[in-house]
Amino acid sequence: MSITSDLIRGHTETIILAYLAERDSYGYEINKKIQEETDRRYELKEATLYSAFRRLEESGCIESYWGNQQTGARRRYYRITPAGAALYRKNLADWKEAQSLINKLVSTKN
Amino acid sequence: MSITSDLIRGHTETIILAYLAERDSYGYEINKKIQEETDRRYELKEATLYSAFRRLEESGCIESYWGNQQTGARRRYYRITPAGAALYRKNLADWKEAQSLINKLVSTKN
DNA sequence: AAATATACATTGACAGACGAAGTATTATGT
DNA sequence: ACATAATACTTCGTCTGTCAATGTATATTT
Repeated sequence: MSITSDLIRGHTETIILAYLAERDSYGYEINKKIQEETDRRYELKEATLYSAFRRLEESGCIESYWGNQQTGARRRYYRITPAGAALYRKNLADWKEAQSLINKLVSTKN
Repeated sequence: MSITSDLIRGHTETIILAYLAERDSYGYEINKKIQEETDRRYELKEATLYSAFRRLEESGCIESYWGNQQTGARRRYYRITPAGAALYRKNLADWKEAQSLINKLVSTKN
């Protein structure tokens, strides 16, 4: 993995919300998708992923339910709530602003 | 301040190095410049700033010396070392990659 | 004389990320 | 048949960067 945790820090929840904005999903699947989409350059650690789920559920941004698959390990699915959708939009806007600020600050000024 | 610490986290050292790549400077000045440049939307907290200085000095990325001003409070100036310049370039490259990865991950996929 | 600005330093607490370890079930290769 | 890998979730403890709070000292402004 090339991208460090401090650079991704604070984006975990937004990444999860982005997936759930598309469709209900579960931890293992979301993590696989992230790895695919970044060509393995990034993956969420399980502890990070599941603790983010807990935070988001406690704050009412997502809800969970057990999947009823006949085969395979059991899955806990998550769905995004209106509050979660609002947080997602806010985080996206914050990220846009942060990006432009950081770009300004880390570049040399001459 | 509109930008949260978790989004800026991990960039503090790079921001400092960017200033020192231009010219030797000291904590108070760097922080003022950051505030100006971001129209007060962001400032480093003093504890954050000075602990970043300490980290950077311990790892040999910057060196410090006391300024010899006749008047005003004493200033501890910092200069960037070759190791610091190398770290700066690496951090910039990492940030570029992180930016594109995060943009991919936080956007909806349809 | 008091308040504000300049300038640096230390302490302790907090929150998010993560390593490590564990539990269970199903699929695959030999 | 058996071992290994893959799927899937959970909990615990640790680490690190940020920050609030507080303190020191000097110079300038009101």
